[in-house]
Amino acid sequence: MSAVLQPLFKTVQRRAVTSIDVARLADVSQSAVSRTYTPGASVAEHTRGKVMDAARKLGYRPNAIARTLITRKSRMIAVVASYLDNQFYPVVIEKLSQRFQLDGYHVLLFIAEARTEADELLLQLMQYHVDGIVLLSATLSSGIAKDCADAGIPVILFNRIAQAGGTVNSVASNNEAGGRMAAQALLAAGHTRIGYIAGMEDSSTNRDREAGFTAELASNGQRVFARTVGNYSFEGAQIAARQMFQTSDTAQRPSAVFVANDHMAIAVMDTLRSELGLRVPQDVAVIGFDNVPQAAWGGYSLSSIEQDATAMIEATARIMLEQIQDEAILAQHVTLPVRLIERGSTGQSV
Amino acid sequence: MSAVLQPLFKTVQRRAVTSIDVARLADVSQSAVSRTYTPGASVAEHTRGKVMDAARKLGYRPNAIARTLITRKSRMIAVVASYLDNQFYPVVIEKLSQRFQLDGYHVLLFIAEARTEADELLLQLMQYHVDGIVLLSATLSSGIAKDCADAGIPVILFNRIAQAGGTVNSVASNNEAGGRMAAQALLAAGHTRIGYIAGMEDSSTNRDREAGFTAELASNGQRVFARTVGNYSFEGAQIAARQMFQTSDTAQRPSAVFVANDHMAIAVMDTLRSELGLRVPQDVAVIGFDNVPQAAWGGYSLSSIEQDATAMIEATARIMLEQIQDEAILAQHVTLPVRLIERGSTGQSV
DNA sequence: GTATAAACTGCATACGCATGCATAGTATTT
DNA sequence: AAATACTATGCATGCGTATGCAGTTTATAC
Repeated sequence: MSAVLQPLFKTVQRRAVTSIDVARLADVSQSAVSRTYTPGASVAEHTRGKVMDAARKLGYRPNAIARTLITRKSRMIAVVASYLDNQFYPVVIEKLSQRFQLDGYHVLLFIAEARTEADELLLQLMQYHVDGIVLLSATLSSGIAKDCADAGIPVILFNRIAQAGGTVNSVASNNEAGGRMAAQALLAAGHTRIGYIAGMEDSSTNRDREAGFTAELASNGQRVFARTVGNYSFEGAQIAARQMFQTSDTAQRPSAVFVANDHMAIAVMDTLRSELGLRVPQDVAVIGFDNVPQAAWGGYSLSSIEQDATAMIEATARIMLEQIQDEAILAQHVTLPVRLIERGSTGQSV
Repeated sequence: MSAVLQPLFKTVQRRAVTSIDVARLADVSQSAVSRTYTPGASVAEHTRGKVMDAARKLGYRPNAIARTLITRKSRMIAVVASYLDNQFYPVVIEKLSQRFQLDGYHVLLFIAEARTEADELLLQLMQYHVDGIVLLSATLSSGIAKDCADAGIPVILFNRIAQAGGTVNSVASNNEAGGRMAAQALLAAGHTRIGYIAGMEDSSTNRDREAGFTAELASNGQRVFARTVGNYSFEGAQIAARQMFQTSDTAQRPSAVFVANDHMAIAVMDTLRSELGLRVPQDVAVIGFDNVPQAAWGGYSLSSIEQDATAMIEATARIMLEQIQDEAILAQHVTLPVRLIERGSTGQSV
């Protein structure tokens, strides 16, 4: 008989609709609801219909978290990158994300600037039970790599080669061949004073590009005329360009330079033109690597060695999906061909 | 008495270490382990020590998925973007990711190219119980926006204004003021034939930039001399530039153009120079919007209206964290000031 | 018609952790 | 020394779903 006071307005904390709610409305068991949302499960058409109707009425959506807890598959793939200012990476991330979405996977993106940071991040990743990891530019310590392998999480190094042993996959371009192509292009144009501006010294991309470049010069009786280091950064490349070209003695100045990636090559071109008053390609020919979209821009018309991003992504997706399904597969190492794109910066046109 | 045949090699499917394993080794309850990893929980220093030791020995890491299931907080924030080729977005994503990581949140990145795609993606997001959503360039239907709000998931529109009603937050620059600044800069240089190359017609950024631009021209007794549409794409901008400038009659040609963003402005400059043989700024002055890194490159030296990305991200993070903690907070709309950056493309130097 | 296989369904349980509650222990006050 | 307050701890339960198992219905074969 006692009237209970009710608040006039109460916040309707709309509780999430669960499979049990749907089951109740559809007058079936919770299992039936679950099976309706599990491809290949055994459900009668009639039952499925009732479930779908009820689900639609209630606005039911399966809880991916709860599902992950049981199936141990999150359908999430971690992508770890460090710097996105090199346009090669945004392009890759975009395509990678779309590619994985095709197969129903989502990309969890992480930005890690240092190796220790990457390690810590990886540990956090594993707490989220990602189904796989793609390392875009970051490197990680071998200990962590092993942890991932032990946990059965496939790891793919994108655009770099494993240094952590055989447990980690890799997808990369044939950087060595690319380096050779760059050398050939400059040699064919008759250059005899050819410089190299390096990326990060300890990166496999830099190592391989330089090795191919140097080898090709050598087999044509030449040596690298000058070498500075830009560490794959814009500012680093500006400094490297100054170091290499800031001389009044024309004979001491390279007439051509191979820059380890386009991101740096553009910085080099700017420095040559604006700061040092040198013309490209008349005074200095420049060739880069990656063939980022900006290389084709009119302001640069930069010759470059093209990485086949699409093929790299396709290979990454293939390996990833294979290894997610069958974790017994051995680590794979894919190397994809590159292609010379000649533009004005090596004197073909302007 | 029957000997069971054992496989000689069995794959050691290393089962994940759970809090129960740790509890057993540390000789405490599972609760104690949980509390050790819960900031602010009541655990004796002694107990915590035992737990930490055991955890270290076993390599224990709490399962974020299981935790999410209970706490209903995933510490993940979804970022939905569409095209990353406009360099403004990679920069934002990188900073946003780092900013959220500071507070222990991770970014789940989604690439959605169309609105329907974005809607579908959002629904999937909600299944992952993300704690918040940042819409970078994608737009979403008002129905979905409401669903998110109902589910208590904060949504922030970044660099665009809500069209979905009051439930959605927004952080944007003062695009209208930016449009005015662009007009002022061109007027101050004495131009009388000033064109506008639009972005996407239905975007709030384009609308506001154009409104400010047009208004400022009007209050100086001018009208927009010519107008074409580039839809925020590189190729669209090339076409728009041709439409606007491909005429032999100099008097019919704008002497200056405001392009709705830098990404397009660079395409316009390329087209003007390479294809139409026009000089910038002598024949045509160009000004863009965003101040992306490339605007500063020597090949373009593009004047632009700078968006304060850092401030925008700070505001986004602040709103997000506030709303995650207290979902009763009303939708906020932040507008941040912009700044004119004058470079060679409007004739200041070069 | 019966025998057999196949498809379907519900029950019960587990995934790994957080948390309310009750109890035991310790510190502080009187 | 007793009374009080506070801190630690374990027990038990629940988050929302998937799945093995057993039982039931339906289809197919004979």
